[in-house]
Amino acid sequence: MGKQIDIGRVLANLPLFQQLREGEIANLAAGTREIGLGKGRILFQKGTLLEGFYVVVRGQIKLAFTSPQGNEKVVSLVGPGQSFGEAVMFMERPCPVMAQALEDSRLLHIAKQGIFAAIDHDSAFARRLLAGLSMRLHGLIQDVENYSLRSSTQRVIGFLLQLAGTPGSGSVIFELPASKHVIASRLNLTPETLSRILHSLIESGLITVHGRRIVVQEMARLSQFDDLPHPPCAKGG
Amino acid sequence: MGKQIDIGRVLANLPLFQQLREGEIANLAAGTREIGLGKGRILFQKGTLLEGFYVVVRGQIKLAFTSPQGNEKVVSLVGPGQSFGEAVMFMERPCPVMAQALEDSRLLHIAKQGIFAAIDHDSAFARRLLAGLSMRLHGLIQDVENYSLRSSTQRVIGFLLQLAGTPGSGSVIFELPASKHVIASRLNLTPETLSRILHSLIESGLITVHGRRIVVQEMARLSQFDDLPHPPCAKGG
DNA sequence: TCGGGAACTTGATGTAAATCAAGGCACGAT
DNA sequence: ATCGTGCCTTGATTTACATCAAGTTCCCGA
Repeated sequence: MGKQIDIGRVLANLPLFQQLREGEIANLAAGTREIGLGKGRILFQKGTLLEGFYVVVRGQIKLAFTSPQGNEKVVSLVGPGQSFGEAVMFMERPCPVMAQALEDSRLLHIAKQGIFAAIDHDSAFARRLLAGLSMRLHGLIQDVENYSLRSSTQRVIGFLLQLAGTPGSGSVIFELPASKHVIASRLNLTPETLSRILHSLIESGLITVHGRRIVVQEMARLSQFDDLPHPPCAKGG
Repeated sequence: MGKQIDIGRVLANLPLFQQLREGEIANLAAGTREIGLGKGRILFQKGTLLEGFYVVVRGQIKLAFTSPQGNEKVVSLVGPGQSFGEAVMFMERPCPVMAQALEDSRLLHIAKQGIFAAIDHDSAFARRLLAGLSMRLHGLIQDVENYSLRSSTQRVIGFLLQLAGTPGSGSVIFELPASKHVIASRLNLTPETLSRILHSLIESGLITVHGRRIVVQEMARLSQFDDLPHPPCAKGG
């Protein structure tokens, strides 16, 4: 079923390109190529120079780095409608991470030439790009905050609450966006630790788990869950 | 000696504003105010909405977040000529970190209005902003990489090598940009651990330390230093 | 229906770094 | 001199999480 994609239409529906004029969409589309990527295939390795950025149309892409010892750390999971690689494109430096398809995926590659032209013609577009990069930066800061001053349990809870979305209390059901192995890496945990934490949340009656399907019994209670046996006392700054 | 600052001149010398035309510099300067901040004073708390961004003229600013338990994590140390807060300004969301002066400091606050005007008039300026944010994003990714898959010793070595600058081998001398307490937090370590690591580097003859003054005896040897008693074996992905 | 393997769980053990607890040491005020 | 008061170091102990090592369960293909 190699359904042909209407590149212009897909581009026009991306939040980033919303208010762009037709001529500019066409211009972008001219520099855009479609990429199919089978599950497990690597799109680019760490160190690559990017001549544009990518939009996920279908499937899921994992961004990760690998340590000299061969361990792997997932930085980001990118799903349909989301994009990646903009920052690397603007920096004109080797990409700090690798990109790999977690499922059979379909991507668009948008050449930087068209993006720069759109920036020149439409300063509102430039602002949207700036806002987009800023949001991404904000997400990374949150990651740093999570890694450096939250416990593993708190990180898992935060992740679940984020997936659950609606901050209103009550019970919510949803699916993990990837295998537990990948989720664990994203949260800077080993699969074993993630398994144990989920187990303890289940035992506390806060959630139930069937495969990737999670039911949060009550958001409010989950967000207040505190694990620490010896709460360390605050120190004035 | 409250020497008055020529705001226009300072702005024109910032890398970010290099090729801006005089009229635009004047426009920016009109929306810019000067801020003096005594050592230890807090510029803004986490959660503040920023109506512009800041440039450090003199002194040093620490960006950090605090955990509910009162612990503090330094995200960034900002020195003369560097700026911060752009991303928060573009996002129009509460700032995720707090900002505090580590020394008596002098800052400029540049209103977003002027920045947006400059973006509208000069797409090259927009591109420079995009590149700047991209670089910052890159720095954060490096931080995440360091925190999540480097040991504490490797983080310290990486930090020292970065301060030492010139990748050419040989001996280099420099000063730590802040107290060891602050450096430790920036590297996600306790002061005790940093002290022990520096001690072990000294014992290995790789560096010498007198207060904040560091001498790296030989860059090459320091960068190769490996501490791990049981190097874990690689696992294929 | 069966078999094989990936994904996940569970338990025992190990360890890097944090925490707790005293000291040294410099430097400025009295 | 002397007394403090931060800043840093050093040592003993604890701990959260990783690692190692078996099991389960589930799923998919033959």
